[in-house]
Amino acid sequence: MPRGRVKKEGGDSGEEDSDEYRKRRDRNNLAVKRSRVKSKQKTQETVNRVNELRNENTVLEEKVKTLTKELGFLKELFLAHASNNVDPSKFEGVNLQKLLEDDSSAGTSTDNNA
Amino acid sequence: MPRGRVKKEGGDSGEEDSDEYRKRRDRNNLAVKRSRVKSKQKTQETVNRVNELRNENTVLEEKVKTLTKELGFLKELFLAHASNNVDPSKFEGVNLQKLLEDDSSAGTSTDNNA
DNA sequence: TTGAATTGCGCAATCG
DNA sequence: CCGATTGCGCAATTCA
Repeated sequence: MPRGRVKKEGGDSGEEDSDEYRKRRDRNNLAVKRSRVKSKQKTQETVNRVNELRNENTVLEEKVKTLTKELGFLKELFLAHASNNVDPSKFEGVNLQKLLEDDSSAGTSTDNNA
Repeated sequence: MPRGRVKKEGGDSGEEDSDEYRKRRDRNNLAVKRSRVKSKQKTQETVNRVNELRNENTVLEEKVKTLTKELGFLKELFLAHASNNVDPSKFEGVNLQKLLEDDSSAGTSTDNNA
């Protein structure tokens, strides 16, 4: 429906000339200002949020990188040293075979079924 | 400077009554519409970006959690099994002692502050 | 100087 | 009825 400039003057339900009218207009103008300030704040906060999240993301990626590196090292070390003995079974419910394969297990859930 | 309703009619530099005037107004109105559409799109994209980043973040955190768990397990296993021999020095430039302490090394680089 | 893009502002319709 | 939102046009200002 039309919201723009549509004077509906001349009929029967015209706004009072300038009694309550001005008062209402002024109040609305204030409301409009409040609303716009609020809107801009929200937009700005969203922009800030993006930056915060990008930083968190960077930190997390570094963390993953470091952990992956350490894990890779320990696995190598482990395999090299224990390639002779050590039970080829499980420990604490963790599948050792799987764990030592590579490091792709860091994705989503670990399928411990079957 | 006042930007609101300030008719500067009646003087000497009044806009032409409706020659180029209307044409210019119409052009500007179109420009205003373009500008506002563009603005809203950008805002929406920013909101979407926040959601994307939040998802990436969640994935990364799960990844860190998984890797930390695996790392902890391997360290325990390693310590338990190799507590008798194994050179206590280094491997490939990695400090074994440090690596086996706990898993706090995944934060921000190794801080050597006092 | 010129024209498009932005921006502050007020109006009116509509929403809650 | 009231305040909050929103589409829209105007004019000033900024950009290019």
